[in-house]
Amino acid sequence: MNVKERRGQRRQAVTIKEVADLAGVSQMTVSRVLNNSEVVRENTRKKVEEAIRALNYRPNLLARGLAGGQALFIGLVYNNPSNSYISEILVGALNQCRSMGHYLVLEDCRSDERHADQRSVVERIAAAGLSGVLVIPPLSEDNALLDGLRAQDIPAVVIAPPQGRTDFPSVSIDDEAAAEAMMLDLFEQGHTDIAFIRGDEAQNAARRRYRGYLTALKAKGIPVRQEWIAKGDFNYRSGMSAAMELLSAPDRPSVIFACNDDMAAGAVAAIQAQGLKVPADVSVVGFDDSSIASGIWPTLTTVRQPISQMASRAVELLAERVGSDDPSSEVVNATLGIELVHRQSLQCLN
Amino acid sequence: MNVKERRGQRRQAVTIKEVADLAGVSQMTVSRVLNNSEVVRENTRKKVEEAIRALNYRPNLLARGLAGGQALFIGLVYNNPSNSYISEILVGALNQCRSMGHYLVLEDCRSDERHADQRSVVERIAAAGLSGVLVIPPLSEDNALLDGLRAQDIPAVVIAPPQGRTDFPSVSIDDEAAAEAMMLDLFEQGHTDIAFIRGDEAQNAARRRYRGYLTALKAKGIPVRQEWIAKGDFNYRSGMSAAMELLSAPDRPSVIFACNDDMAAGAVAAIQAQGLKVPADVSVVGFDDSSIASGIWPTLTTVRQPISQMASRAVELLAERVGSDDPSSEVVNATLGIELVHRQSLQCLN
DNA sequence: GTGAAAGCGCTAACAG
DNA sequence: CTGTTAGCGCTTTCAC
Repeated sequence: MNVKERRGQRRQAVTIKEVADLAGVSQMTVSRVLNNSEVVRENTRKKVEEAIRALNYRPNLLARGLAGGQALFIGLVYNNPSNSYISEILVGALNQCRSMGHYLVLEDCRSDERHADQRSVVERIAAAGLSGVLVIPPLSEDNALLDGLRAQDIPAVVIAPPQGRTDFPSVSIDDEAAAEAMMLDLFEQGHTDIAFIRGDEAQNAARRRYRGYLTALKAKGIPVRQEWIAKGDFNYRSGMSAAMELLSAPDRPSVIFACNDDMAAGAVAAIQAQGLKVPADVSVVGFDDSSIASGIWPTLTTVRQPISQMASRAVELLAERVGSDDPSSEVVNATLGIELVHRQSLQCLN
Repeated sequence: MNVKERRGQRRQAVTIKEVADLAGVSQMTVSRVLNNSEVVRENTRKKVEEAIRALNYRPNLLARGLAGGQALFIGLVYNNPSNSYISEILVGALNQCRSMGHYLVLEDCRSDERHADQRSVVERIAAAGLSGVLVIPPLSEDNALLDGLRAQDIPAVVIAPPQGRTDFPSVSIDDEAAAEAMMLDLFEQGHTDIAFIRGDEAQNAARRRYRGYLTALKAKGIPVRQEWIAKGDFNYRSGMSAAMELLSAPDRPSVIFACNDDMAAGAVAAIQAQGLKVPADVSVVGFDDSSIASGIWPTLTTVRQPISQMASRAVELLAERVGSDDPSSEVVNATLGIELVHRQSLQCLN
């Protein structure tokens, strides 16, 4: 008889008691070892660990949560299950919840129910009896929602909060630094004629990425050319028209840096529609590493956010926040690092 | 004091006991009402339900799972967290798990660790002590993996299993019927000159969709034209080259039906690169409604699978399978219906 | 350092 | 139909 037959059906076969018996100690000692309590003697710990391994024991999360009374019910507030973001968020959050013994509860806030908007979202969250919530993009940009959560005193951690909003614990990347990092890489590949497609200016990320572009140019001493800066709204189509516009400038840039991957993909399509090659004639780089980045051809060089790490960290922060007796204790606004992903859409000029 | 302050910290405030006290019955009666036991008198049930509402009581899943001993640890075996599929799978599976009191455990099977292949996946699953697993695409096409699960007697439910594989309970859509449905819609929109881009022939779905295309043509009495059938491998790039090929035929089809959205998107790009308009000159339709379908411009008319419902059903089936004492009981192979999504890439000729 | 006892909130089994 | 009793597997509390 092996594990899979024992677990699941009715009772769990190997419990802390059996481990205790085999190791010749009490359940408590096993529990202490499991929880890395410092007080256990080295010798005892060894015996217990051996027994655990011998029995292939795995603690029962249900029991642990029940007894500890620490289990949190964490709501994940989202409004778009097809978001390229959300699956990685789920993976990160779910794994962290599992290891911390918490519950992840999904709160679907799609706004297709008319007028069931922010207010009712907050009400629903309050009524659901959740310990706290994770607010993820694009909902996290919604100041009204955040105000509602604050008013109701619902513990929340915000992933990618609106500009300057530091009243909630948050996890984000530094969009400006990330855009700069991409620019530095372009410089290194020998590019200096770099055009930029801006994103929806209502979004903080768009503004910061644009700022990073400008900062990098300035640092390198390259003058800003207005005809190489185009507006966009984060959509594929806007990327197409922006690229058309950029290509009609007297000088052609050697790279187009789009504020997100959708627009970058649109730019690629527009360039190809003009009979030009990517990256031979014009390189294109994006931002986000969303699924379209590796879906199109040529595949996009882009900036990747550590999304599941962000979610994982957010769960930690929420647990801290809920656990702390002092609700006014210091608010952590964490910033995680990004990664440049090199694919086919960027040509090295060196 | 409201709910959120009570829940989460240490003990849960409103328990079944308080409900019982308020309703003037025993805990058991409350429990019966909660579990929709038929034996409770209507009158009693009313009282209890009122108390539940008055106290805003919500059962503690941890306790329920522990006491019931029914809680399953369901592994979700995936190999690509960015898959357009997986977030909806997660949403469906997670919600179903929550309502049934099960645990969803993620099993990341990305194969970037060399040689940590099928074998070790099965081993890991066995070692993790899971009650059973959900196998989702594209892993679900992997017969070797499935054989491994079978050999180890690990209960599994397969979403979109390989052709003819009915030894595991499964949930799928009828790809052939779905392709036919799309064809019928094209006919209704006045199209008869329909080209097809085939998918990776190793995959069951690709073959069945192609079959649906042929079946529909035959039923309508339209001859099959080989020059309007192109090969593809499910990738964007293959869609581009397939479309090029199709466009070079002496007669231009009025629609290109691609076996998935990535190829359809590639086809759109190729058509546009030729200086033609979609859908004015050529319409394009896809299959899957993956994120690229609504991401590009024009947005793609396509076939949508009820992915989260499929996951939800899969969890149910797994619970049944694990719960049944007779492992050789009848295996359910469920087929769910699809939906046609009309967007911009298809022109109506009527 | 370690152990014994007492629950966490709920449900299974058996009474009544 | 409803209540009583006894745990589920673990951690907390408080002894030793």
